[in-house]
Amino acid sequence: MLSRRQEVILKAIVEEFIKTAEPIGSKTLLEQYGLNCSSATIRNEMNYLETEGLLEKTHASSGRVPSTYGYRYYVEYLMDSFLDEKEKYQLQTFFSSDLPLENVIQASCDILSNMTNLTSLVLGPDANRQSLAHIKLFPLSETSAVAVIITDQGHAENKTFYFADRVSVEDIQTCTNILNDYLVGTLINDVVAKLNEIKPILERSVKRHEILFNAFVQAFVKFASDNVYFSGATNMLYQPEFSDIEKLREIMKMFDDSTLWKKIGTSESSVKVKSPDNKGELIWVNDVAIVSSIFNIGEEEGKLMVVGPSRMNYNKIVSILDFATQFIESQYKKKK
Amino acid sequence: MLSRRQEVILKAIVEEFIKTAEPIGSKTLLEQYGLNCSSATIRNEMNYLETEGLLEKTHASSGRVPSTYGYRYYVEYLMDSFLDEKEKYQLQTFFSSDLPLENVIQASCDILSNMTNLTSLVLGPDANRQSLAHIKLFPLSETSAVAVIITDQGHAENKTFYFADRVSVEDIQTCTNILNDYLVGTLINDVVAKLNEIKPILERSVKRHEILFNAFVQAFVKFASDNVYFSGATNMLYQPEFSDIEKLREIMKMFDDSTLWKKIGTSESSVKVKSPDNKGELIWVNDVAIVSSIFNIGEEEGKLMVVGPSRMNYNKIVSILDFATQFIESQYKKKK
DNA sequence: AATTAGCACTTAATAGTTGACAGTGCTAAA
DNA sequence: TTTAGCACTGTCAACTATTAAGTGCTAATT
Repeated sequence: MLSRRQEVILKAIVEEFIKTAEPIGSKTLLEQYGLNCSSATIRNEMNYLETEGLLEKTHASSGRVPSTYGYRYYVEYLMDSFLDEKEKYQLQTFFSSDLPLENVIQASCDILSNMTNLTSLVLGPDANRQSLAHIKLFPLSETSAVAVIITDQGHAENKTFYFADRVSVEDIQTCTNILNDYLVGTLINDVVAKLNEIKPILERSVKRHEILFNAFVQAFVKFASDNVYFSGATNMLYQPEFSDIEKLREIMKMFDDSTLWKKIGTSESSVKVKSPDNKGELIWVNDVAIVSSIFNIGEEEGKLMVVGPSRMNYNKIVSILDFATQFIESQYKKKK
Repeated sequence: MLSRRQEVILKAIVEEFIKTAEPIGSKTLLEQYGLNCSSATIRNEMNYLETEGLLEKTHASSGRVPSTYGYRYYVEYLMDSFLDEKEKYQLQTFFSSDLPLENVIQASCDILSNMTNLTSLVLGPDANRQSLAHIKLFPLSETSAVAVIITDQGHAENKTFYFADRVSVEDIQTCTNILNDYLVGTLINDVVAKLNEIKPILERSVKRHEILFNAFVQAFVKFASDNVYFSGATNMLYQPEFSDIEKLREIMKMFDDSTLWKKIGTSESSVKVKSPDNKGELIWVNDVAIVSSIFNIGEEEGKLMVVGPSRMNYNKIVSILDFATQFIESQYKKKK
């Protein structure tokens, strides 16, 4: 258990380090924060905090830096989680409510990375958990057609395809009917399998069945594909802790690997902590910290994340993230 | 006018520098390339090439590095523009022909950045030069609908929208009819203006006209939006000349500015040269070189570009780029 | 008993020094 | 015209002081 003064010192060190990215010494701490004791006392307390694993030294005679555990303690017990009025105002102007729903999520992600000067990303909503509501197919010319695939959640995906020779309007109509009869209500995940099942039926009734068939498979694969959106990756170039090019390469490799982000939060290998309001989650992996928050729209859920150096303004980021997820959810309810 | 030997030396320096990224001295040149003269002669020739502005020194007693003008001379007169068999084989396997047309261009871009280990990007085809062929609008639920917008080139864009209250199927049908009557054949560029013209007509016939109206405006804006696709931006992290973080920031800023890439090639401020086969174009801007090649599909044109350090393997890149543009064009013709 | 002043000690970062080395330009000889 | 030879130049890496920031400990103070 920490004493009041120890907590004040820890809080000051974390916040000062978040600002400056430099190790903090007893003297600067005394000057910046009006603690009514001497630097020697602070040194003693710092020493204690270090034995408790909350602080670290970069070398024997350097100032202190918060350890991951120190950040964790800070987030759990010490952080004030309120935005000041100026920041609240900024949030409200950024999140104006006339964004089209399809873009709300990506736009939120963009705003997030802009406001934090960090990288943010959004996972899902996972299209695989939706089911098929309609397939519409209509001729474009004598040798081409557009298919529009719509899910029960109202997402739409379209795909143009081209036939080597003419295709009749009736053929397309027959095909649409067959597909709708057999596939409506199927989970997107299972559509490709089911498509294979009804292949013989298509074969009987439709002339250019294999072209149509392949086009549909492709369209559904596109639907199910990655679903990870990044914003502000280059902000990492401006973080002093990532000024080493080797470190940057590592981080960009992380960004490139979309499977990594899907796994994050599911494995228990990393230090993890719930944010104070119990909505978000904080994870430290290698040298980055990830703040994440889940949003629900309809049956589906998605995850908004902010990635940055361990030294990041948790307070501010958790609040903004919270605002963003609430915004997404509210927009969804409104439009629905 | 350069002598034969001077050209051989220049060619050797450019190619050696492309390989090693190090300044080349007279001695290494003699060892690597079997020139039947002494290092002193080479030094004399190098000196001459420097006075002609084809070579540069990084400092008074360093080896030589090609200048921009040197690269230019190399590309214009000295470069052999053929790929070896291995590279040709690699190209053919990468560009397998069963890519769906919509993805052909982006996929080509990805392959390009993979093969070159550089950044590649594609501009256009410029949707604004297409005209509207159909608008299809169908109800999704009682309070939502999908609009599908199709151009004469067969591109499709879809947009879901939501009404605050119920909307009848007839209303949607009427709206579709009006829009088709007035807008079919209009250039995408002009659609928004024309949409404003027919606003009064919509107003008379359709109940929720302003929601429909806004949704369409948004859909068309999306159509006309950026249209720049990047691939392999992080490859820049592995170029030795960009190991300086300040340089990297500069380059990433360039990448972020999509308007810049649209302008490139149109301004005459930068050093520019046609590639030997007269298809592509080479531009040097700041510390990057840009190789670009235009492809035509139907009435439209697009531009494929590869971006890298000045020291890049022009020979290889020009050939690959050439292959890629031809591939895109052939795929288009085939599907059409 | 807790706090603090004072001091010896540690380490990183900076600047200067040195020698090796890679490369040039020039001169004089072939 | 070419080349051997040599003096000269700038970079790089290793080494050495020097300084500045910060600690831990001890003894004095409250």
